[in-house]
Amino acid sequence: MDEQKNIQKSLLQSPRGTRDFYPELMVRQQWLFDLWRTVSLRHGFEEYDGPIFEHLDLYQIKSGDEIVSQLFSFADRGGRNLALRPELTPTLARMVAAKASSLPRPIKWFSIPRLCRAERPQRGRLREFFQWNIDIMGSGDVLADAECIFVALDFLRQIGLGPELVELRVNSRPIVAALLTDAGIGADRHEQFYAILDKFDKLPSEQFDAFAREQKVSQQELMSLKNMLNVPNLAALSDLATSEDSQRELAKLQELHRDLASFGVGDYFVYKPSVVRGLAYYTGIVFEIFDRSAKMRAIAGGGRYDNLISMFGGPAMPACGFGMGDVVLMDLLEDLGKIPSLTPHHPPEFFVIDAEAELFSLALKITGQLRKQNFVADYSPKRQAVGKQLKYADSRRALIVLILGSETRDQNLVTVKNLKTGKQLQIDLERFLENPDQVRNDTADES
RNA sequence: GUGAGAGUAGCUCAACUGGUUAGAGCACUAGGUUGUGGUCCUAGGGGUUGCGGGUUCGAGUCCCGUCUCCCACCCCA
Repeated sequence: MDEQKNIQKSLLQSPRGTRDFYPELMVRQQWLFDLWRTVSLRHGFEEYDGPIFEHLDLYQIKSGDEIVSQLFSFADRGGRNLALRPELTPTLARMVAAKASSLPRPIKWFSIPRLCRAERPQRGRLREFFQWNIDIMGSGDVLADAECIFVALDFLRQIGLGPELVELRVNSRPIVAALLTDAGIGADRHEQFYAILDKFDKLPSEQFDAFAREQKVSQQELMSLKNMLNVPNLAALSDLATSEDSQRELAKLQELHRDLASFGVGDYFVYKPSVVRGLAYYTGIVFEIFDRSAKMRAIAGGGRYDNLISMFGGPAMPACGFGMGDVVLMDLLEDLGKIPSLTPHHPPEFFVIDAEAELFSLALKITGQLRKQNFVADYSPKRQAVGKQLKYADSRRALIVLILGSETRDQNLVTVKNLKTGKQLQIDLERFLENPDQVRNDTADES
């Protein structure tokens, strides 16, 4: 008995790391999705989506076996190993690889997938979340990187996150590799050093040194590492990155900066040597978007991944893109008060009240006609006094109230009242239904 | 997976050092009335204090376990 009760009680809460989208939360979510979608479309991206689960193998190609412990996997009745998608990029790579030869290029696609990861939840990270994905495939130009980044920045600008609140941190994998090589660090150790670089901004100075020593970084290597980590901007980087390769890559970063400035979002740009991104598959420019004040995790991250499509069996195809999760973003917007107040239901434009219960069927008839004319129309579900029905209409934030009473029965007149202005008048029912919008103007003035 | 903190009504919180039947505001529901809303008044529903065990004459309060939340680490696609 008790056990059953406990089971029932635990069934009452959503599984760890998931959210219930009650109407109030759902409208916020929808508000965000609408913005993501609108911005994507006006930048020329097309929407796509794939299945919510994929073959488990798909995620091992790119990320290896470790990843399996961090995703939800299961076997179907035929013994096939499947997994809830923890990211969309493998699906995208698969879809593009399959149709690569027939798609006009550049391919500019976006999606807002629901993703699942079997991690322990913490601030800014849940086990089920949404992520806006923007990708351009089939172009190796820096302009493609700039286009992707511009979409993200344009979105941030639109929701009120200007360059004073948020910054774009940019770096280049090839430059980092060149600088490491210059410092006498072999290519076999670069992967390890990316992880060390990534720690630079996250740890206090002494702890960073200690961490580096743990990683068997020599004193001399640590010096070179800090030398490159303290480069403040692209101009200073030019003095350090002297090899032919790194000069060529540096030119790309400079071009990116110029392009973004041309687009009018250059103020977001910051060169940040510690940005390398976790994944091994990035091949060029990499970037992350952070809020300038608080210490939240990245709002968005991405970069160039020129080899990924071919890893999934497609042709060699350069590509770049980014992902922006809903969790960190909404946390930040909440903190900054940037989420507009939203109501789950549309406030009725017209609300029909019956002063006499016999007129209720007429109230339904009028409501029905208004709804069929595409107005948001409603009525009181209970037969109550006019005062109660008005109270209900008001709690629903109705704009115009129609009151049906004896004058309706005797003279076919309805009383129309604007709840915002309090102005009230009587009008012939048929005339009202011919042009319901007219009464909005007629009752608009204070009186 | 590792470590820290927290769990009292749907929400925000009370309940002196262990001591009668665990309270309040907000929210919700109903009423305050024979045709006019926002304010106001009244009433009601809603809790075996996350769960289980222990100590005690007595546990929301102390101890142990467990679950959940939350924060950090690992990782970050």
